[in-house]
Amino acid sequence: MAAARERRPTIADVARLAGVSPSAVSFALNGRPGLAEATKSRILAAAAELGWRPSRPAQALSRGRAGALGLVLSRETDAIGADPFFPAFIAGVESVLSPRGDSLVLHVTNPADEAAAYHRLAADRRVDGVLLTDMRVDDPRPELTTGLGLPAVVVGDPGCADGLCAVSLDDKPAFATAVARLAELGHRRIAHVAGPREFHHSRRRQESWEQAVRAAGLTPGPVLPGGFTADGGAAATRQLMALGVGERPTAIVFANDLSATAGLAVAHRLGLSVPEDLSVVGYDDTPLAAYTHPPLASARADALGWGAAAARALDEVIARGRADDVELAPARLLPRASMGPAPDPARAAPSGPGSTAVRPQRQPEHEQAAEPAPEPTVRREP
Amino acid sequence: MAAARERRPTIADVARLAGVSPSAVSFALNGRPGLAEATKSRILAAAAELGWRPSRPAQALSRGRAGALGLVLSRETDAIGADPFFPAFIAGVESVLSPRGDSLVLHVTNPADEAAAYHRLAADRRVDGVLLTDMRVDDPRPELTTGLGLPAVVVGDPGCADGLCAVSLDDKPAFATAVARLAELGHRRIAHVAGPREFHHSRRRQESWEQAVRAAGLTPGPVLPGGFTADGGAAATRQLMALGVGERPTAIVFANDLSATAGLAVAHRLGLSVPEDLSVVGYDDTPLAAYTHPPLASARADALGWGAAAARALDEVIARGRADDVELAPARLLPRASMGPAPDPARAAPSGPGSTAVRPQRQPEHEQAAEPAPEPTVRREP
DNA sequence: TCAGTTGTTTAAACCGCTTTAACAGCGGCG
DNA sequence: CGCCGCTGTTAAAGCGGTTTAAACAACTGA
Repeated sequence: MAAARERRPTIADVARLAGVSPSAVSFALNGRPGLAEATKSRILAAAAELGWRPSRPAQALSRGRAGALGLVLSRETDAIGADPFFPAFIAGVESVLSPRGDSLVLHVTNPADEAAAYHRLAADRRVDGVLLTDMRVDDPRPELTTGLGLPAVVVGDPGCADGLCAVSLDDKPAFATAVARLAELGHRRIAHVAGPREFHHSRRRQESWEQAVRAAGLTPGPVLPGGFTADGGAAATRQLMALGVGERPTAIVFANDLSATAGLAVAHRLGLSVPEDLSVVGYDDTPLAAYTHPPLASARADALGWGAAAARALDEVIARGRADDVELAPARLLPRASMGPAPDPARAAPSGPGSTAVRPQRQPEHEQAAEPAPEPTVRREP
Repeated sequence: MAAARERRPTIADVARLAGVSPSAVSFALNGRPGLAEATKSRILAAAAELGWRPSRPAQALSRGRAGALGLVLSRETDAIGADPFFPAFIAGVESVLSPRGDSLVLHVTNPADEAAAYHRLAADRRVDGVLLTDMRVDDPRPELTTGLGLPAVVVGDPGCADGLCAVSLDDKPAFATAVARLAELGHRRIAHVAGPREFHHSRRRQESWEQAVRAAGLTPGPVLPGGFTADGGAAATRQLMALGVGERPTAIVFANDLSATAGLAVAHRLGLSVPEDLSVVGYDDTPLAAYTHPPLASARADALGWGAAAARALDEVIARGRADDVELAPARLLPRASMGPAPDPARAAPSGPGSTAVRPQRQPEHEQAAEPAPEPTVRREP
């Protein structure tokens, strides 16, 4: 079975077949001018005949560029799985890399080894630059990569880019819309179940929620940590629902779908109906969001476009040393049936559990985004 | 700020600093014998002082090995996100690669470009071998990679390896356990919502289910396609629940959690209680499974270990030309509350929704999960 | 006829490492 | 003393491309 591992053709083989020198082959391949058209096509034909493609390691060595971008994921292993962001993001990166024949080098580490991973990537010359995702508050990586001379782009807002090029996507409008809508529906006590404190985007989402609540003339309800996890979301929900009737929120805005879905389940288990007794909003628009019970209102960000934009920006940083910040169209709220009118305070029984009646859903599904999407804009750096 | 992109140290710089020749540095680095202990440590000290690490492209070129493994994902973009398998699998691969300083090259393609991606990977010499996942029935890739002389390992059972080394993890026991348990609980009509027909593991899961049902002395209930998606799972569940009372299953074994969770939501929307009216089993143990309402019985496979085992096997194939098949510990069922005793046939409602028997399934529009629910017909007695 | 172009092609150096083969230095052996 | 076999070290030849500078034809115009 083991196919005789024949020697793969090299540039010399192609040159010989075409009756030219190796340099000519290189010129033809790279579209350099100064080669007769006839010669060029003869060379390309020879290359095709042999099925030759230049060896990437050899190219990388002589060009001094690896032809690859790096992505280091340092989440805890089990936290990666639940998030639909990365697969789509990576696909977006690929859509830029693939046509050029470049590739993506992925490293999964635990947080403790993160810095070492970047050091290695830089010293190795295995990649030409890296994408920094999951930015944390006071994230050391912008300084680290700058110090290492490793080109990098921040996938997140400029506030955490520390001078690096930032490719961002605003989640504020989605939270603003969600909260505004809830306020319209009569909710007066809107809680937030936040993501991990260390993530920049967790904080941003919390701020967005808070701002929106204040903008609606309300007092921000309680904020509980949900850690972006199902466990956290469930625990937070239980805590919130255990509050006295005067403090218990009638709506919860979760930092992501995973915690929101778990919250939904907890609500059911407590005998609460959503959205009759409690409105719930998530973030991420996981594939399941439209299929929870009831369908979970959530916000969708264009992860694919984000990946592509980040890859392009990194390209530019690598080539020109710097690139302008990019701001993508903001995430858009998908208002699904988990948002509904606030329960009538008069009817609100002080006891949550008890009314186990199954109420049919009447809420029609709106799939349109609540807001028209602005065009992506390129912001000049000051 | 753009750090002055100084020239990175090369092996020559280290050699100069240590007062030896470049070859000596290479020897020291690679632990070659025949170098005086004192010299060796002097060299390593010099290397550390300069922060030098060998250039991977240069190493790859001279060693003739890229020092990287490849993984090509050719799922449809949106189908990748929901699956917790890949992130964990990749982390497992990394756990083997990382200590050696090797890395994983990831390519995301659409199915149409899949073959081209492997061709490129092989001709490029960018990777030393590839991991084949998501095996399809009559998958062309084993033959393709063999023909290309590209070392490969199949992540899936030997039946689809076509002579290649297979690293498999049996899902049969999990299905067998689930079905046996359901039978014990009194279920007599157990349906299956299958994954895409083209995937080898979809078929295997279906076979496992069927075998188990027969082993319990029952007649396999209806099988519907669920496509591993929420849409598909929801549609299939609606169809099953619309069956006449004589045919309607009391338990559904889904091919994965995504479709199962959607099925759960549909059941609720139809006014059915789980597990009182219907038992549901998934597969994958997504992070949410324990937090659906009710918690979803599911099966957990060790994706991390699978990735590590696959990477090790591929290493061996690369080094020795072949490796023995590996069989990992089978997936285990996590019996959660979504499995319960079969409903008492005496109390079951006499007919399905409306009086129409099986309604041709309206193609579920992508987001239209919350289609107006038919009047609940099977209602739990108070 | 010859220097000066212009347009094509190639020799040769180089990228940074590995590896083979050769080379010093040295104590022991005959 | 000269030769041998060691040990420790290095020169030099790749690996497979890219790139610079020079060589070479074929044409100019003077």
